[in-house]
Amino acid sequence: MTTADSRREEIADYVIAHGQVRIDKLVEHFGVSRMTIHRHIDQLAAKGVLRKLHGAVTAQPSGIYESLHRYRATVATTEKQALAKAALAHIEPGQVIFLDDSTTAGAIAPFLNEIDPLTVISNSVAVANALVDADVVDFICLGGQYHRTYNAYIDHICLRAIEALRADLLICSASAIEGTTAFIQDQQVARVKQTMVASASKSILLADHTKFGKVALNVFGDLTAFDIVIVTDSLDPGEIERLRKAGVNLQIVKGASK
Amino acid sequence: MTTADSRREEIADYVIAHGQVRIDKLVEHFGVSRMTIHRHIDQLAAKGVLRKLHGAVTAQPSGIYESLHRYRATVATTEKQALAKAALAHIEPGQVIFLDDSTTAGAIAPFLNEIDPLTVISNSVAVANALVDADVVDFICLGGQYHRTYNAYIDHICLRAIEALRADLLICSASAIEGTTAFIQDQQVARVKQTMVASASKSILLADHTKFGKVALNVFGDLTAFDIVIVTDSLDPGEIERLRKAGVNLQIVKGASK
DNA sequence: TTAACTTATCAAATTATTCCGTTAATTTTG
DNA sequence: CAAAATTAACGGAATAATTTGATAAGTTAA
Repeated sequence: MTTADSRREEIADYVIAHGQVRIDKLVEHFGVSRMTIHRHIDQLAAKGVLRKLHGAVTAQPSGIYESLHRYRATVATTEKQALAKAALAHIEPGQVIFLDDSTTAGAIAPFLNEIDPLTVISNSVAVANALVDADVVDFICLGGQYHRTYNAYIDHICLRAIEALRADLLICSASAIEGTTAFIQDQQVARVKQTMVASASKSILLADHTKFGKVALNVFGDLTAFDIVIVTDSLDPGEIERLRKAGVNLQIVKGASK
Repeated sequence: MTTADSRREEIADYVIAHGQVRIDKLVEHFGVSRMTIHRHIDQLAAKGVLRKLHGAVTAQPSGIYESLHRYRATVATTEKQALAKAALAHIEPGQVIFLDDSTTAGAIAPFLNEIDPLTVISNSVAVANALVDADVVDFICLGGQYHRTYNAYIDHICLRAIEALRADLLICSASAIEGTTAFIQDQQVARVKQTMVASASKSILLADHTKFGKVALNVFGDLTAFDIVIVTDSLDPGEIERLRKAGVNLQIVKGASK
């Protein structure tokens, strides 16, 4: 991560913490030029993290789930990395696997060249780009209309393609988890994931601790419906206990959650 | 084009001209280290231009069309640029267009943000990557199995998706042209393009001069079947005359062919 | 209209990437 | 096995890309 990236992150944190901040204040606080602050804010606003006013910025009014999450999804990779590595261990050579459009699942893609042979099916552009370089993996792209928000193809074309395919394993994530229910913000995305579950023999859900205790608009499914749910040890022990009691097949991995 | 790129091209030319060349000879001729020559040769071999022996390289035995072409197709962008710009003028705001997996059609993608609104449908990864950045264009990706050779998704999934869609315009290219017949090397690619033609109201074929006078394995279609065939002025005038007489709707653009 | 704020542009500085040659280990050939 | 050839690994040099601040031009709000 470059200095510029981390400064962007700090700006986001600062603004979210304060709700509304004057640009002068940011210039003073970070000790860089006004122009640079403007540029950072523009980029964050384009991602939908902040909202730009005249002379100030506000945190995006959090709707159903905290905008902080939406931002964190684009950074904060260490925990996702740990989850990705753990999921990797469940993939066997020769298998056909689905990867969904989550950044968590996307974190797995760069490691997949280690498994040979392997067929990967995904609607995620990030996964596609990672696998185009890796030259041992067989990759099948699920087509469909491109959605910038998710950086993926989501569509009835996508659904049809999934229905026509069968995989040994699905690795996916969710927007939010409350109790033993996993949620997805977007309805179409939810349907894509559900269809993937139906077309896969086995499914693994990856969830970093920020997902817990939140809800989102659409129900994805019950955690007990997944063969394995992988979380990191930064998840609250009480929560772990509760999930285990509810019959969720939890796997806990060490995740350096700073 | 960097020095390394042009040296690679020179090596390709040199080897193709001599048929077989010792690596010592190349080291001497280009005045760079043996290691660098090896690296260049490896890259050319990976592209399928040359074949590596122990201590020497040979030109790839040219099957149906000269391997030199296959190589040139990966560089020599000026003419394709001219063709791309010309094709751009035929696209109207609000249209839905198909782009095939050719590098020629791919050269159009970066310019498409200028047209708003626009829906682009393609199976080309290069096109997809170009349009993911451009944020005004609506993009639909045709899924399917990824083929490294063409950097595109080619498949029955792809065919189905095309059949389910309709576009106002197709912009495509061919591997080779002889007489008034356009050819494509790969059978599946040929079928994809033919299906695109069938699903588009209007179709434009782009052809740089290197394509003419060659054949490839599969027939794509007759040039008269395209609404417009765009070529550059570097094409032989006799050939132009002949095509016009045959009823091909030729459009000739200025192409800086060095 | 004025003053504050924002955007556009450009060149300098920083940062990342690519390229290349040396050395050492590995593989191939005869 | 021995000689020749190839590959792997590393550090430095050359290139390319990104980031940044100064200045100027354009907008907005009061």
